[in-house]
Amino acid sequence: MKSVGKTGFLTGLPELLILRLLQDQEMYGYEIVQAIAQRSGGVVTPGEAVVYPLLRTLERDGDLKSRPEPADGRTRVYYALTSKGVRRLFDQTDQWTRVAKAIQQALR
Amino acid sequence: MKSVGKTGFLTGLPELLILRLLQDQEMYGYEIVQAIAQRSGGVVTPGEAVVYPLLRTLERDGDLKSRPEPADGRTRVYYALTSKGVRRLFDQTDQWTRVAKAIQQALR
DNA sequence: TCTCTATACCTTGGTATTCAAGGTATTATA
DNA sequence: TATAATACCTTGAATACCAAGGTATAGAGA
Repeated sequence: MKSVGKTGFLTGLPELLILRLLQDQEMYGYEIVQAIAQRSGGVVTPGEAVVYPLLRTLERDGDLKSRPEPADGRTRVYYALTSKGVRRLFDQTDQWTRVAKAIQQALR
Repeated sequence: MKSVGKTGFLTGLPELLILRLLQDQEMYGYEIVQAIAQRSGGVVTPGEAVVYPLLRTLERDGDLKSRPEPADGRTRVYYALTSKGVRRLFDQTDQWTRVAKAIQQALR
């Protein structure tokens, strides 16, 4: 009874979108939350309860690195892709493309 | 604290694929399991632990109706789409299309 | 002044979805 | 005789996700 526990075939979309956003520029969490909703046309809208923990997980895995920066008395935590993160982005993107093609095919 | 509990943006892919298969012809569970893997090019391969319960859920919801048929001493349970199920198929397909477009867009 | 909104971080509790790994029973194949 | 294929099924666990909260600062409006 090993049980690796994957939840879905294309879960991890929030992750993919985060990685993609960070490819263009470093961003802080709150900004990312807004940006995803906007960039996905409101179709995919992971909230803060999804994004904040995900960012920390990605950093723990070495895909992101963070840098706190004070702004207006608040503190922003900026995240940037590492080279590992870039690879992960490419992998995830490929994965997505494969799945999307397969489904497209299957639905015809 | 309502908590409706959706797991993903594109979970429910097995469901969509099942509905799509049944649009063409009625099928029994075991057959569906094989067919999905084949039809999706091996990318999406929900096992029996996913498909069997799903079929019963869909039937309970009125999207499918079932018909047992003895074959070779075994018993096959054939499933067919109801008109409600057809509508569900269309809805899910639209949903998928919207998500796929949005992600495509976001990844560019 | 007081309140409300926006920003920016965070957590808790709960649920649906999916998977690995089993189990039963029959028939066909080696 | 054993193994594989067919055909149904379940259990237990992991995970991803969401709703709904909470803290604290700054600015705008009443």
